[in-house]
Amino acid sequence: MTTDTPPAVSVCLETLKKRADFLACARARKAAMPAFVLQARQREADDVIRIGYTASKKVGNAVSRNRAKRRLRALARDILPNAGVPGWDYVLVARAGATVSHPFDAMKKDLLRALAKVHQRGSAP
RNA sequence: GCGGAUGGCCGGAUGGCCGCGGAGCUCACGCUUCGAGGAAAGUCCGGACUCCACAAGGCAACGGUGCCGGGUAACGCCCGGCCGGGGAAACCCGAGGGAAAGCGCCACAGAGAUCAGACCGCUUCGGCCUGCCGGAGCAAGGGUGAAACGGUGGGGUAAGAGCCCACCGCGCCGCUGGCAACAGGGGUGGCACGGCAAGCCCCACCGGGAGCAAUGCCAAAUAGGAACCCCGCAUGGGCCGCCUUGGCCCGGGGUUCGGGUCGGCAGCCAGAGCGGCCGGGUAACCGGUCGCCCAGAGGAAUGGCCAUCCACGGGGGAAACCCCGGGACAGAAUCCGGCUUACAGGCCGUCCGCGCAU
Repeated sequence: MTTDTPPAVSVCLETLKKRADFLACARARKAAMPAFVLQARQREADDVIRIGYTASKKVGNAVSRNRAKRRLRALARDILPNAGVPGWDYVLVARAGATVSHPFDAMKKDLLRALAKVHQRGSAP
């Protein structure tokens, strides 16, 4: 079909689906912010950024959990294509209360800081 | 207008920018369109649909249902009625078959709790100076209790008692109305049959099991299986009694096949569908006709930000208005019919009582 030229998309976001991927991220680097926790792991040297979302029962009922995941998804869509590093897996973990109610602009800034923190530590193994 | 009863409905609105999932169109960029609920919830009933089991059916066991009639695919649901209870009324509440088939239980209190019974009493006779003691009769009154072998009134009597009578209640037998549950009324019996079946049980009716992670199809890598072909050149073992030749099995290589895991597709959304109108029915509901397409994901879309308005709360102001806060319960997962539970605020109707006016 359209195999003639690869599209000009530099990075594409993919969703984490396997439990093992989530566990691997949880064992790697973390950066805690008021409204979420960022977990990150270097996977391979390709140009794919993968992202997963976690909202446990501590966050609240199904409505709260869904809303938390949606806000995290919107956040990732805004920030990660530019600020994320290809070849890495990220997991955003929702926190009870704050993920749903924290101002969105503040969460954006927090995510940028969290990414910087994770990659700074990662650059000096 | 006030107070009460009851039946429905809504569940923030509109727009902009950036996104997400499905479908359609397109070579493609992309465009169009649709995209949570009344409970999507609890998973408590009833089905559809799959697979498994099974002649039909009967019996037993287990579970469920339980006034009558109707509705429905079906129901433990809904509608209408009956009976009992509550309320001044509108209306509300009720697991509401059978206790003369049988077993069991009825605590405490009380003399006595189902073979009724005699504590205080009442009447009378005898002893006897009254008190008191003993005998006989009685069960009306008191007391206990959730319940005391009918209730009220009268007659009767030594005192009493369905002992007798009237009415009520109860049992039995006709009659009338009703499809029926049942109601009304008549005759008769002569008080005899207490409650619990939500303790067991009896009777009638219903029920095979598991569930969409059901089930069906396609189908990698790796390992293992089967069939066929080739090799037996190098090395080894077994068999055709032994040796040569040859053959077979183990062995090595290849092809094909079937099972099967990851994965993919189907099941998976046009249906016991929704809305309008007409007709039948008190109603639940049914029939006809016209119109509509109304989520289908699969680690799971329905989101982020902004503006204006609408409820609501707080503050300021004489007011118009301004500022700040702020949106009930809750998120589809095979699909329907119900039930139950949660729910800020608001809207519309019907009925009852009181007040005012006529």
